[in-house]
Amino acid sequence: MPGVPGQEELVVGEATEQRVRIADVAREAGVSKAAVSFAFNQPDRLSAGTAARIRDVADRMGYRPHPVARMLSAGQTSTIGILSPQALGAVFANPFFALFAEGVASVTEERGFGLLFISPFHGSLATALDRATVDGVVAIGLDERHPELDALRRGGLPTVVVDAPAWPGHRAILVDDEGGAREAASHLLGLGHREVLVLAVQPAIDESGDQGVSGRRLAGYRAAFEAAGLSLPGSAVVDAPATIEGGESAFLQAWTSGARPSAVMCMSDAAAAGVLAGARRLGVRVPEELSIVGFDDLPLTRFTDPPLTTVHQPVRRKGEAAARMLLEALRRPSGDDQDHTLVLETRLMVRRSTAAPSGDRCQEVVVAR
Amino acid sequence: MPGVPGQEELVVGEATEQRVRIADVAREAGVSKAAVSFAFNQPDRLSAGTAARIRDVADRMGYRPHPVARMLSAGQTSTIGILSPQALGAVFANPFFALFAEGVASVTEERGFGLLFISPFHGSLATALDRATVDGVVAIGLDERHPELDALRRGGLPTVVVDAPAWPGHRAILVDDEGGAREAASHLLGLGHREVLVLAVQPAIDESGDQGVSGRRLAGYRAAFEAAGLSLPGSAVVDAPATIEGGESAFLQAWTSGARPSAVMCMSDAAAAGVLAGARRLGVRVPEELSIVGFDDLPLTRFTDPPLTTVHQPVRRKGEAAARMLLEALRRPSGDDQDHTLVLETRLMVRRSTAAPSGDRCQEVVVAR
DNA sequence: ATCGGTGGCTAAACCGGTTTACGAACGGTA
DNA sequence: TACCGTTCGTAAACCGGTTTAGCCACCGAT
Repeated sequence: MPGVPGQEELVVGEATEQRVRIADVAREAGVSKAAVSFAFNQPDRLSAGTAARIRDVADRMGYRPHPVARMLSAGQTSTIGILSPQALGAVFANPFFALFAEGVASVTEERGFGLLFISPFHGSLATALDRATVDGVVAIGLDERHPELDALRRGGLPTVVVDAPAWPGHRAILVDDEGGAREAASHLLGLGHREVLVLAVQPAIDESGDQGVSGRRLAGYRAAFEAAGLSLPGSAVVDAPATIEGGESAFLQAWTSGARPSAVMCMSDAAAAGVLAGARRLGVRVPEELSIVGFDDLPLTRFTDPPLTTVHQPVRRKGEAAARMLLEALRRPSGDDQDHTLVLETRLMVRRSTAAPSGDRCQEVVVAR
Repeated sequence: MPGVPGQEELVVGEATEQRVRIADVAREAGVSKAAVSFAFNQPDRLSAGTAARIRDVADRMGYRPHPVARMLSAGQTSTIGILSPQALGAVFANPFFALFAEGVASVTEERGFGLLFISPFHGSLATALDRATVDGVVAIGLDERHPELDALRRGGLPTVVVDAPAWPGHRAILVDDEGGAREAASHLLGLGHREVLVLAVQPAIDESGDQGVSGRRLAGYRAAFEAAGLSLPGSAVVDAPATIEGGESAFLQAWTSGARPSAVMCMSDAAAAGVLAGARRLGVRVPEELSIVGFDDLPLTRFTDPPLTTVHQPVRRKGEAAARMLLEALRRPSGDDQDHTLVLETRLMVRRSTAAPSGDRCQEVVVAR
């Protein structure tokens, strides 16, 4: 009864239960391997009686087709990967990412695809990809100038890149970072703010034009200032990791260095929450003495005190769209030669962390400039 | 140069680039498939020159061993699964889960294992497991009475269960839910609270003794009350999803139904944050008019206003321990027959969401009882 | 009685690697 | 020169399924 005959006493105390293979079922049922396979996958090719009998035997023996073997002959894994250049620990700690993954997962799950997380293996994304059994990947957080980017492109795996321009022949999803940032800055300018601090997300790439999320958002802030006949000095831009702790410490450091902005524009909600915490610690009242604007509109913004004014981007929907795009690309591998790019909208959500600067401060600032 | 000869013109406009197989490399290099395999995996079995030449050819052709094929012959996938009975959307939305996954991921990543998320397929966990190419699974959130539990056990996949008793022959990780809950309740009782509201996590299983997280925590609350010569009426226990929204609405509903607890004990921090939000909306001051205790001690508790008093459990470490246990079980499949169970500690973190009830209220309550 | 068609099943090829068993060439020793 | 032990490489089996090509028996039609 238990396991494969002839192997039972191989090792005493060892798990006697070997995995039941298709050949075992075939032998037990007195048919060929093909018949067993047909019984499950193409019952029409067998007489009803035989099919039922085979299924019965298989059931009794506890047979389950080996998923890896099935993958190999099927030529596909029915699994997609989420590729991130960061370590997984950092990935899951990031609520933005969790929300994005939520979107991806809801689609893959519905279509019966597995979801595998891919992060650098021994520091190499290319190696990690080589080991990953996926039909395609959604790449997020991948900087345009990532050193292994070429290797990835050459890998030939169907890919949807998120928050970065499409590679030739691949697909991409972007949001209107610049427009959202412009709206945020305009909002503050309209309230009368002139002296602001910008908390950029970690790799604050300014140099090479459009490159990167940070660059696009900064361009948006700048555009609003220029439209108002003002300019945003480079000294007003500070880097901060997109975490609560990162935002708090960057803000505190700027403050202790003597900066006295009337408003802070953050490129992430997490950092904005950190600024909020820092302001509370300093006894600076929000929004009376300090206005704060975030970016992303994560669920947590509605539960900060005060609720955070922020630039909304459809993060979850971005994940869904990425997954759908990828599955679509898998269905018709040829695709057109033109690269498909989807740009989602952003919009400012005015809540209660922003207000007009207090009178004297406003005055002071105007004089200072 | 490009792809497999004889297939180039199969479909015009189709991707001409076929995947390079080991046989292609072998042919190109004028050696056998085995030699190519050796060149990568056991270079010692080849002369240095040959090995180098083969690697060179392979490199030039862009050869990458097919991971699925490798899995099949290796007999292992080097991937582990995180199994959850909930839909993935709900999973990632839960910060508790993200933290747990962070722990699991940090270990698997370090050991070079992939991480696959497994959730019900068409409603069936067993089916999802059958399709999952993993060497073992970490099961979390699995209720002892889950209908498919037997199927999972019978599946024969090495498993570590989290927050549930060990199955015979499997391993388990628990935390001292009851002790933590008892501490929380004692803390409130010591402050003078008598009229409390309990927000249980969704499946509030009370009936069958020890079963489930909810049951164990409730038992802890109860034990503290009994130790004080009091009792916790069933009417004081309400179900709430472990989300901010869930906590808020459950609290508001209880309040509008006339309940006037001086303290709320929540079985999750998310729910506690929701209660906090609800109290703010009602204009009830925390902790002066209402004390709140959470459970889990997620990072967010330090950034609520006021910071949340809560029962700490080492969630991240729980994930790490689960992963390590599983990898250990994979290394020595036989194991002892005794089931290994690891119980981690919990402890109360007193922050600022709890205080003695205001005098009159306290009076009123005492009279009321 | 012969032929053509079809239903039911099987043998063998295949997916793309890894690994085992073995053979040929080579160098050193008796 | 015959013998032996390495070194280097190959053919073939194997992992566990799916799928194609084809065999055989049985049926009705001519």
